[in-house]
Amino acid sequence: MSKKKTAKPVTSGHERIRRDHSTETAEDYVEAILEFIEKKEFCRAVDLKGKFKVTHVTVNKTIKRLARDGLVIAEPYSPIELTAKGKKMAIASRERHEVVFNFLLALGVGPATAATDSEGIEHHVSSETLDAMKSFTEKQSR
Amino acid sequence: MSKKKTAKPVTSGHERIRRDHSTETAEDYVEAILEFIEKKEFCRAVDLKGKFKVTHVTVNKTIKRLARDGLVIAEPYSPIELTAKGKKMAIASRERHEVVFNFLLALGVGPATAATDSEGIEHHVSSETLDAMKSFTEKQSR
DNA sequence: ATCAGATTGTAGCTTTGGCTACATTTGTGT
DNA sequence: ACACAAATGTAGCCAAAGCTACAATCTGAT
Repeated sequence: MSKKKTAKPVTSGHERIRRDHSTETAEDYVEAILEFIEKKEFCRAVDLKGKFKVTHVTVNKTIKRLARDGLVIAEPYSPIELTAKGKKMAIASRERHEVVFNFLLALGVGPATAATDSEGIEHHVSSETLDAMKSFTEKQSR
Repeated sequence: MSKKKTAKPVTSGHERIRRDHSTETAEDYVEAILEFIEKKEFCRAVDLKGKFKVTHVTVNKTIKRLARDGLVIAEPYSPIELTAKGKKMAIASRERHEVVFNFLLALGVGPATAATDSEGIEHHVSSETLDAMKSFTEKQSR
C-alpha cells in the first residue's frame, strides 16, 4: 500500500495542541461542507461564509488551502466538492463532534451550551477520552 | 470604577472559538509563569522555551505581546513578572485547568491522557460545562 | 437580451505564532 | 580580569486566518 498516513510522530502536550490547531479549520470546513451537501445537494462559498461568520474572502482562501491539501475539489464559480479523503475526514470529525455533544448533554449541560462547547472541544479530545465519553453517555441512557 | 471589562459582546459558535484562540496563548503563558515563580522564585524565558518546546525567539515575541497587553512586566535580561491582571488570569486559568484535569480522571481517563487533553480542552469550556464537570467529579469522590 | 443583484475572484494589508541567523549581555570559573 | 557558555535580544523570513476594496462572473427578472 502506497499511501500510509506517514505514521504520526509522537508528540505531546503543547506540541500536540499546535498540531490540532493546524487541522482544526480543515475539519470544521469539511464537516460543514458535507452537511450542506447532504442538506441541499451542494455547498457554495456563501454557505460557509454564513456558517462561520467570516467574509467570502476568508472562505475562498481556506478552500484553496483545502484543495491544495487534497480535501476538496473547487472549480471557479462552482460548488465545492469533497474528495474521498475530505469526506473521510468529514465523517470522522462529525462522529467525534456527536460523541462530545451527546456526552455534554448526558453530563447535564444545556443544549445550547453543549452545541457551542462541543465545537471547541472536539478537536482536542484523544481517542481514549472519546471512549470514556462514549461509555458514560451509554451508561446514562441505559 | 474605571476599568470595567468592556462588557463582552454576545458571540457564539465559531466566533467564540476564534476569541478563545486569541487568549489561549496568553493563558498558557501566564499560567506557566506563575508556576515557575512559585516553584523557583522567578521565571526566565528559557523556562518557557523548555515548557512549550519553542525557540527562545518565539518566547521573546510572545512575552512582548503579553507586556503590551498588561499581563506581564519584562525588563530586558530580567526575570518575567506577572502584573496583577496577569496573576489573576493565571489563577483563573489554573483553576479551570485543574477542574478539567480532575474531571477527566474521574471519568476514568488515564493520568497521562488527562494531562494532555485537559490542556487542549480548558480553553474551550464554558462556565456552565465547568460547573457540570465540578459536580460530577465531586459526586464521584463522595 | 440585458441589467441588477448575488456570488465569486484578486490584490494587498494585518496579527499571531512559528522559524534561522546573527549580535549582545550576563554570569561563572580559573 | 577575562574568556567562554548560557541567556537574551534583533532582523527578517514564513504560513494561517482574518480584513477591505475592487473586479469579474453568474443568474433571474423584465
